[in-house]
Amino acid sequence: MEIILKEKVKEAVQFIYNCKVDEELIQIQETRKDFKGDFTIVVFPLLRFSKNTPEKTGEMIGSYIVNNFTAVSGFNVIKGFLNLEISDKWWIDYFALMASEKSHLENCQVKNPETILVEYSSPNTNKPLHLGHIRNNLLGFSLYRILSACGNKVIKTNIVNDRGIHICKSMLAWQKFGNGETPSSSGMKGDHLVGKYYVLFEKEYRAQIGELVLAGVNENEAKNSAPLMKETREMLLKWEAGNPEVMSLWKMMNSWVYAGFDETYKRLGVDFDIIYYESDTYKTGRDIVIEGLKNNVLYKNEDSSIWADLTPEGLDQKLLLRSDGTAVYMTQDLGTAVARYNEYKFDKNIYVVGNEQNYHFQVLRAILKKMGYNWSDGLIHFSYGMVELPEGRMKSREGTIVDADDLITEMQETAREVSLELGKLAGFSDVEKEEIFRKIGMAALKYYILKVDPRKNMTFNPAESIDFNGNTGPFIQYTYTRIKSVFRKAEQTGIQFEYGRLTEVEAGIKEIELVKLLRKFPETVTASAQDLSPALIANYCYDLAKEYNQFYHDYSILGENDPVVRNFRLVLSKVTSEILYKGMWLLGVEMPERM
RNA sequence: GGUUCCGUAGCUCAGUUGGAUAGAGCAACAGCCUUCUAAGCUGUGGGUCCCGCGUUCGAGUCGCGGCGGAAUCACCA
Repeated sequence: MEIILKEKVKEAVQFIYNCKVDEELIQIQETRKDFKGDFTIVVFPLLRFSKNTPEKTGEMIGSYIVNNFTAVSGFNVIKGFLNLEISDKWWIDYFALMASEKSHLENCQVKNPETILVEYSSPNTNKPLHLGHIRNNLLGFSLYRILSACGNKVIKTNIVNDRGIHICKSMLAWQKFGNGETPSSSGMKGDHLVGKYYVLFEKEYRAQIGELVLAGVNENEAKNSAPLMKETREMLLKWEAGNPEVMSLWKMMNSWVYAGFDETYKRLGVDFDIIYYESDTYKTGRDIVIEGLKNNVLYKNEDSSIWADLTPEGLDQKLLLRSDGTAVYMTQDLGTAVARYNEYKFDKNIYVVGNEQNYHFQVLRAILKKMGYNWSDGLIHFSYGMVELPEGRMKSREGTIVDADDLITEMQETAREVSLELGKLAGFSDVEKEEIFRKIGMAALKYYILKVDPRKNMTFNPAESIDFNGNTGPFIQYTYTRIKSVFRKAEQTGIQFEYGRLTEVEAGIKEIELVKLLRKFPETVTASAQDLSPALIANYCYDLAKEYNQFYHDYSILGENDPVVRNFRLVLSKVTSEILYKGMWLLGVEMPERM
């Protein structure tokens, strides 16, 4: 409609003032609720053609359009805003079209689909997942769904940081202080068991440092010379040398962690197409660096370490190979980026990584660009903000880390308590109830995290976030289940409803507001894919659910006697439920049929 | 100090390519369950959109300069 109106405005200006108008100068938007009309044309930019007051110009254009375009039945001008009223006939046809669209995602397809890699999660294998990982996983998975829905080919990848000094710490502590306990003997989830020994290591290590400092050693010295640290470094060397004993311990403990992660991923409802392990890739990238050196893109220091000079790009010097020839983090990422490009020829490679690594990805792109890899423009750091507690950052030292598994369990428990308190779900089996509690709890958690702009840091208040009222996932689920209930009831009482055909329409403002929202769905999904922001969809779903709830209260749906009006309301309900379902699906939130 | 990001109601957050009187939820107060699910709906109160200057018919939105907060600036990953 907007497009047609634009044409009409162009035509009007041409006819009245004999001037050609640039498309961009014609601004059309929906009329605000408080004013009469459906669409509004902002006339200010057109004054240069009319050389007249905004009011006069609006009048002139308005009357031209009313006289030359039957879909517009009337108009009014307030200040510089020309409000056009669209005829009922047009709306009826429009509703019919909307109601006939079975898949509301079809309009979101992009013209040129791309191959996109989304890398997310990227855990370390020495600790269980925490709240920060939850944000990462939910964002990554949702991006995958949104980009796929727009017709792109999306590959979900996860790169597991399974090697290095941190995992040796857990291994060493388990060897020294453990009594051979395993996940099955202790009844502990594997990742939590390994994490326990990591914490134990840090505790003992700190104690050793304290003793050394008391004995007069300075702190840095103490950190290096503490016996536990020495042992850990020895273990890392053994690991790198492929010592069979260390390798088998490493494999065993990592397998525990993976089993634990898998459980958490499953609960979160996320998965991956390909999982990479750093133990396989940490040596890659050397060849690329050496080639870069040959081409004089990089330079060698006196101590034979290799560097990139990024000062022309406004960045710093960056080390790429140590003097002993070993690789660093950046080297690895260079290697995997090139390898993946060769394998997939991706258009985009999206890294879902916290904003603490902004600099790292800036450097990564700059180096690849310097080396002549033009596809480096397709490397996108999807940078999200930290999750903080009301007291500030989560600190493992202070035990304020919010564990992922604990939080999920807590959300589901709360869902159960709230449901039972409200006296819902009578007549369901215990198994069915548990399934519904799970969906509600997860919706509360996922929605809470996804509704905020990913770029921003967010505050997680353990007491308040477990809210099920207002702008929350459960509210949207509730709205959806209510609609389901309406249709169950309709079926029971034998009320028929025709999905596609509408011949008349009830003139009512509320419905129009709801419709305005409904038709924005494809546009919202597209914008969300463009900005890589699931939050747009989340907030949209809330607005829609809220609008529907008002509609639900203001109008009787099944109790309406006029079959045409009743059918109209049923169609709106049906379309709303479908869009809510799809919107939440894009966020990875499951919808219960009842709650 | 350099770079990047953020600053909107007491709290948590929305706010479309710059458009009309800046919106929700939570918290507070007052109403609404014999009628399709009250996890809901209606109403009241609550604002120097961090500050200043500029661009513009028009700025929460764009530009510049401050102030405040976060992240980062390793031969860690």
